[in-house]
Amino acid sequence: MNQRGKRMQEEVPAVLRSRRAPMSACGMPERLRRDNPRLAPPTIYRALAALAARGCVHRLESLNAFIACRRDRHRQASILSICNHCGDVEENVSPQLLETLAGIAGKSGFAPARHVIEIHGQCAACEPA
Amino acid sequence: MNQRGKRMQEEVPAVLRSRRAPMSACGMPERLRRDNPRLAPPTIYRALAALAARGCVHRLESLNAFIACRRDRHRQASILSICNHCGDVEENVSPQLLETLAGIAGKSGFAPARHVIEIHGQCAACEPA
DNA sequence: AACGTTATGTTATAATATAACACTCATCTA
DNA sequence: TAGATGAGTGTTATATTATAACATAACGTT
Repeated sequence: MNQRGKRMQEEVPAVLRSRRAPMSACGMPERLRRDNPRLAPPTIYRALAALAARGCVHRLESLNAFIACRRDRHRQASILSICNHCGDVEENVSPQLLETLAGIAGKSGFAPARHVIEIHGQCAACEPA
Repeated sequence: MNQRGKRMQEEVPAVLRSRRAPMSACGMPERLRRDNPRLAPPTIYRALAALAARGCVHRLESLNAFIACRRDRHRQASILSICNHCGDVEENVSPQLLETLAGIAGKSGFAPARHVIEIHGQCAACEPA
């Protein structure tokens, strides 16, 4: 990776952290174009892929969007709670739950490699009063 | 719903069942066009939305694709095990796991409404020999 | 049949994602 | 330093997934 790539991989998480709600890859360039007006999708997707591989960002499969990791960066799958109202995402980890899940899938001989666990609902702050 | 809609909602699951692997909504028209050569995406998406609401098909969020329900149709979230190799999907249900999950998310006051649980890996049939 | 309601068809376009190749730049070799 | 090499990045074009908006058709009611 060269200087430009390094900067992109610093700026992408910064942009993600600037909003509580997840952002789509295609929505990000607008905020990154200040420096590089011609920024194109592949640049973003490459930075996101590298960051995701290092656990610095997570992809929300059910939204086609991304967040910066809210915990210490980690490789273990998160449980992502997504508020339908404010868009905020909470991240939890539970090795035990992953084991249970592996047990359920494994009954038929299935060997898990990647877990996607996303919960849509309403966060405490948005709970009706 | 009228006659055309009824037929579409019968044909879509039939097409989905004709292949073991999930299909994208946009890949389906090719096989449905025999009857209606001008079939457009919104028609498919509407049929899929109605079928998904009744639990007859499931959307795989991490693949942007769909399968026909492999169990009796049900409203409870499935645990979907997706084989990276052959594409086949196994469906399991576990009310207990959903409760555990709700407990984890609920610690902060989050109220779950919809669960997405998908596991990518390798199925028994594709296990290296 | 005329009407209103609802569902469907159609066109166009938006949003998400990647393939393919050109270019840059650091590093190595001589 | 000049040139070769290779990894990573930029750029263009395009593929794929999804929906908005409105036209049309079907159906039940009177």
